[in-house]
Amino acid sequence: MTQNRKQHCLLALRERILSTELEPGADLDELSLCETYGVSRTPLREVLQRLSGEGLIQLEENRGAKVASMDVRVMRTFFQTAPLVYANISALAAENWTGPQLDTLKQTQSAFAVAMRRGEASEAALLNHRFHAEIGLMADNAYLVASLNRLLIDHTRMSQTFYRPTSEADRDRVRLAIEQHDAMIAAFERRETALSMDLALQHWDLSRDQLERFVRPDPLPLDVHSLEARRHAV
Amino acid sequence: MTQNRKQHCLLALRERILSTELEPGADLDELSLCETYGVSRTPLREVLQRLSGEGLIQLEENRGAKVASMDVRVMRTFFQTAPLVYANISALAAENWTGPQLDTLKQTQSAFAVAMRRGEASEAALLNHRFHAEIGLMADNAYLVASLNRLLIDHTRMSQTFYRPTSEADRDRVRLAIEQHDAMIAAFERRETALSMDLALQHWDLSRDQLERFVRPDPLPLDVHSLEARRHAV
DNA sequence: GGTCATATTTTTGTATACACAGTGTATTTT
DNA sequence: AAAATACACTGTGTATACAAAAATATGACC
Repeated sequence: MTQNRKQHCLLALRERILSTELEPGADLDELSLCETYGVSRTPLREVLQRLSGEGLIQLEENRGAKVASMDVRVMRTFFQTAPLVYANISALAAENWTGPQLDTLKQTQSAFAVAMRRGEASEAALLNHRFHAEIGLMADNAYLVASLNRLLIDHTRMSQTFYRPTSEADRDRVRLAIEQHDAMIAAFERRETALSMDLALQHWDLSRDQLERFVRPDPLPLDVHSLEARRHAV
Repeated sequence: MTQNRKQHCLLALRERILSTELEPGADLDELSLCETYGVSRTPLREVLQRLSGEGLIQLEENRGAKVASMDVRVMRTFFQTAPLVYANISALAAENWTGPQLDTLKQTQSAFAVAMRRGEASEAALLNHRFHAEIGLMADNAYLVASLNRLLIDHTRMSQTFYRPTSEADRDRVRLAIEQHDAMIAAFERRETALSMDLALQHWDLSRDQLERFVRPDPLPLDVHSLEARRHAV
């Protein structure tokens, strides 16, 4: 009973960070977190150490904890590294998955599809995260998974908007993402290593387009007339 | 002053695990570690959480900490993953190093050469570890570095014997390793990305040969006569 | 009004005491 | 004598009290 509070605290903080409810760079106060989760400072601080190890937060001596930042510099390396890791993880997953793991993956995928259909955006984002983390487990390669998990943290945080589609084109992209997940599951099931790799890269391409749109969004549809009107008004 | 004890405890435990003074799978007792490093259990446990996050130890609920194991299964994935990560890290290091980082690397390399020449085996192993960890920092890619660090943990632990050469052929290999480090530094300095990658792969090949020799050593020079003698004696 | 020094408050770091779980042993019961 | 249960022991988990450091507020002085 008593340990579950600590566990819950860990899981809850992870989710809040991944969903950007706790924004990158946000300060974390130990005492208020203690109150929120009903644990004392000792176990809370251990949770923070863990989260720090996972790269979700950054600890500074005598300065407390901050949610891991996401500046422009890391974005560059993110785009540089993601396809390499995702493709290899996917190939390894196709080779090494076990029955229970594949079942779990299918469950996560259907929960993800449901959440998307219901428009539960942050739930969908977390389920997508879990989907890819589970592929990491299937890959059964502790070394690469370390990279994958770091990538997924930032990927999930960046793609929060993705799961809140506003245009019909956005909705199409989401549908495509779900189809790609299904295709990946099918490829894994048949142990098609090369195909799994390809599908991971296609999935990445879709995500990358979306992320770039997030970083550099379409210019606002401000027409020349209203702009002129404002200018004269001054 | 007070924080340094904790810091020292962290660094010392890292080194003891990397040098296999604390063997893979070994149980870690909190109280005795507290005595050894003169800290109370609270900071010690935070150190253990950190080490767990780095993959150096494994924590189990109500069961305490063990040094991360190194079974045959992880060896397979180690050999599978190392060249990919080392090569890419090396290429990125060539592109992204900063002046101070390169200076530090050169210092580490000369300290490593000195330790080798003096036959300080475990010191050499740790300095080799540091050398490659510093290349990781130069690469400036938090995602891949996560993999690199995991790889280096097991690599350093496996290659403990490497730095205690027994034959002249072994000594040659060590000399070659040092030369390869120098060549890598030179390639970084000239920002030669492709060359840096090649050199990393060559370095890996040397290390792989050595590690395979460790895993599957030469059969003992037991001659047929003594074997026959034993057989008849029974 | 601004700046520096100092006092106060807030927050982080550590030690210790206690609660709880897991393990092994001894005693009891059949 | 074998099995089961109770008990003690060892070691982990948590709360709280205290110490130290950082941040903030206060006030004197220029």
